[in-house]
Order: sequence, then C-alpha cells, then structure tokens
Amino acid sequence: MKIRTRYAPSPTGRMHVGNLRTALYEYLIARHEDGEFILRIEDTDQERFVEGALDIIYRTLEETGLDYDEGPDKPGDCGPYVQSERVSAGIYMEYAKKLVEKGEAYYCFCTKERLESLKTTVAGKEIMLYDKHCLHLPKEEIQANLDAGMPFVIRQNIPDEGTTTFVDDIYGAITVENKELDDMVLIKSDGFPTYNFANVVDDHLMGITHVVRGNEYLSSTPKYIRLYEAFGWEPPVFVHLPLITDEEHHKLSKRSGHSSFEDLVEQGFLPEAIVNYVALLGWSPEGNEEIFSMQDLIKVFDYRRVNKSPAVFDMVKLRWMNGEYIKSMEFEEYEKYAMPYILKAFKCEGNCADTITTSDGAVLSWESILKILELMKTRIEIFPDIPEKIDFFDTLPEYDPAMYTHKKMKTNSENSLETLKETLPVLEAQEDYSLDALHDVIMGYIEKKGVKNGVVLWPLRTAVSGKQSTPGGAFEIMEILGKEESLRRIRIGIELLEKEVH
RNA sequence: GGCUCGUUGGUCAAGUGGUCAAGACGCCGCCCUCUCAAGGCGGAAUCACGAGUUCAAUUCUCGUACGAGCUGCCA
Repeated sequence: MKIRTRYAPSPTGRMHVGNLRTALYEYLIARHEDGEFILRIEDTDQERFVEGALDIIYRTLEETGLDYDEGPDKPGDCGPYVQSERVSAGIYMEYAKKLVEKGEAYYCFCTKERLESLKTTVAGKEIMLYDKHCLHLPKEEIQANLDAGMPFVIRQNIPDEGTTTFVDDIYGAITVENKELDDMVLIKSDGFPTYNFANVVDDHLMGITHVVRGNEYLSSTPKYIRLYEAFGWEPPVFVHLPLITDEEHHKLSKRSGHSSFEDLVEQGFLPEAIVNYVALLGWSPEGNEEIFSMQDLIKVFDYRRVNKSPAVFDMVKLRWMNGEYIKSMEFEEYEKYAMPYILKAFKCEGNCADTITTSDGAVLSWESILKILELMKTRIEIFPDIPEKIDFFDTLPEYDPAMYTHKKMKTNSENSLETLKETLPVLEAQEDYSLDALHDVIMGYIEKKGVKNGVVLWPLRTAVSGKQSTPGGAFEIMEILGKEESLRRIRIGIELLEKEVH
C-alpha cells in the first residue's frame, strides 16, 4: 500500500521550527517511499484563527520545498482539506452520531458551573476528570434537551476497566489504564469537532497510513486508539517525534530568537540550511554526511532512525551550516543575497549606480564592489554579518596608533613610520593598482629592504584599514580602495605615527 | 499529585553483552599566512546514579534522581 502522510497545521501564525520539522519528516517519509503527502488545515478553533496565517503556511511550504499532492489549493479525492469546510459538510457530526448510536459516545449537557465544581487542585495545578454524569441520562431526557435546543457536547465513552495499548514505531508499545483516560469532548458546543476527534476522522477518511506528530500527543494517543476501535477502523502507523528545546532544555520560545521559520529567514538564514539543520534534530543518517539537499534527504531518510530523546536547537551550529551553504553557492546566487548588505555598509540602500561613493568621499568601481563580495564569501555565516566586517571601506575608523606595534610581525611605531614613509613615494609613482601589480611593487621593495613581509605589510594594512583584522590583506584592500584613497589613508597613518614617535 | 516518555562530551549524535565509545558544531593548539577567514593537522571533553542478571554491562532488568509532555469545549 502506498504511504500517505499529512501535515495538519492550525492557522495560528508563523511556522514554529518544531512544526517545520514535523512537516519535513512527514514529507520525507512519504517521498522516500514514493508515497503521497497531503496538506490539511485544522482550523477548528475559531478563536485562535489568525488572519493571514494560511498564506504563511503556503509560503513556508513553498520556500522549504515541501510540495504536497493534495490540499486546499490542490484538489484530490479526499476534499475538502480545510476542516471548517468539512464541518459545513456535516462530516464530523455524522460520525459522532454513529458513535452515539453504538454507545461509544454520548451527549453531555453539563454546564460550565458543574464542570467547574468537578475541578480539583493538585500540586498547584487544576485537574478535572469528568464523572460520566450525562452518560446515565435517560433517553427521553436527552431527546427533550435536544428538542429544547439546550447546548450540548458529545463525549467519548471510555470504560473504567481494562487497559489500552498501542505500538509507536519510535517509542514502542505503550499501555495505559483506561481509568486514566478522560471522556474527552468530541464535538464542542459550537458544533465544531475538537482536534482529537477531527484528526482521527480525517486521517481515516483521507487514507493516512502514517500519523507523524510531536511527542506531546504520545500520552493521548490511547484515546485515539479507542476511537479507531469504536469505529471499527484500522489504526495507522504512529510515529511520534522527540521535542526540540532551547538551550535551557525548555520548549522553544519567542525570546530565544529561533521560534519560527520566518524569524530565521529574517535573521539571514537560507531556507535550505534551515531545512538541512532541522532534519538533523532528532534524526541521523547512517553515514557521517551532514550536508543534505532535499533530494539527498528523500533518498536517505529512514524514519526508523529517528531517536527518542529531546534535542536542543543550537543556533551556533545552524550558523555554521548556513556558512557552508554560502560557501558552496554559485557566485551569481550569492551576489543576489549578499549585495543588499554590501550596499547597506555604504549607506546607499536601493539605488546605487555603477559606482559607490564612500562616506570618506572615495569612489569605488563596480569591480571593487564585486571584489568585496568575493572576499566575504568565506568569511560570513549569515548575510547580516557583512556590514560590520566591511565598514572600514566606507570610512576609515579612528584608530589607536598602538595598533602599528605588533610583536609577532616585529613592528613598532618607528619602523612602521619608516615603512609608510618609504612606500608612500613608491605607491605614488605606481599607476596600476591591481592586486598583482601592487604585489610586485611592494614585494620588490621588501626584497630590496631585506625584511620580513610582515614588517611592511602589517603597517600598510593597518594604515589602509584602521582595523586590527580585516577581510583580505593590504593588497586586496588597496586594490579595492584605489590609488587616491589608499594614499590618503597612508598619509593619515604617517601623521598619526609622527605624533606618536615625537 | 497521577499518567506517559526520555537521560552517551557544552550541543547534535553513532554504536554495541567484550570497541582505544565514531563523526559534526563549538572550544584550544599547530601549520599555512601581512591580519581575519577558508583550508590542513592535532588536542581536551561523554555512557546521570544505585542495585541486580552475567565470566563480562554504556548496552538487559529494577529502582532513584533529573528533565519533558499530557492531565482544556487548544492543537
């Protein structure tokens, strides 16, 4: 039989990374076996519905590459795929009534007040176990209540005796005492089904073979099993997934900055990297590979290798992985992502022509911009890292002349000043400021002088950047800045050092 | 409180009744090098605890501790 999985989100906002991973695994389980993946919208809680949330779901699935075979916008044989529409079609009420007829469910007319009185507080928590009061209502009274239009819910009738067992493909056999299971509400007083009921009915009606969901449903699954049995339906395969937590081992929160896919994208992460990283939280492949495209994942994903224990979402590793994706990107694509941040560093967001005028007044050619782009490719993990790394191109920072003194480079104020003073005329005479030409002329000077490279190159790089560390070295920076700006910065360096020496 | 699940370096994790207990991120060091990256090489760091079974337990069993989830007319 063909595998059918479904992703069944509630339209309540952005897609949490935990939900994203669930969707991904559902997708992979289906695709790995050449099965079908379905999108179903679970909007049975009208109060939690958020405007625009449906679009977020569509967009996120699109951006992550989770294409589905059937869904609200992709008609199939099991529609409609939105639960509120299925409510209108009367599907859930019909099935609930079947259970009532079988004695597996019953009408309940209990008021809020009565239910409230059933609550007890244990260890600071309010708990409530329904007492089956309405199960024993005489038929005539039920009918009279219904005729009178009294509000009602339909509850599942779970026996007090015995146990219920099911087998989860990850966690193994799980058994609970029936008396621990509450007579949960199936149909709410507004006529909508609860998640618990709609989920079971729809999964069955839509031919779902593998129910994949978060671990939080593990302990309520016995109730769903009882529902399947009450209907006389074959339960699907259950695959419960371990939790994803934050660094403190608590459920992911908005505060920790990694609550949703969209948040991460806004922070500069690539969808492919997010998907790749999330795939590895709670699952591992057979080999040591870690970088997987969606196609790779489909090929190697075996859900039996999903593990049981919760995983901490590690931003540091996500950043590393994102960096790996950036490094292996085609240049054109990389440029598309990175260019906005380059322009941002030069404070000319939006319309910059073929050249950029820096805050210091230098004019950088487009070739120079591309060179900066190139330098950054192996030096960033996310694109927003760019501006602060290249700000010195835009404006020479005020710096401490002590920076010229570097023990390992064997430089100090005196010999740095000497280097700058001696190379200045050389660089003034130099017309070609290409990398190779600069290299040749300065290396020539170094050779004649008979000193180590660092003695000359450290002060030069310091002078043209004003920073302790920079992407690229003196030659790269001078090539990008061009003759005029490079010389200006070297002269500033000489000035600073002269004050220092005297 | 009850029920359910979990526990291998800081993090993600592989793995098995007998292993020097993989690999990755991070960290540290070295190489390369004009700095920073990238790249290469190396290092520190793990089987929660206590019993039991066994010739042998990280692996199996039971307890304990800790963590998480559920205990909604939320999903």
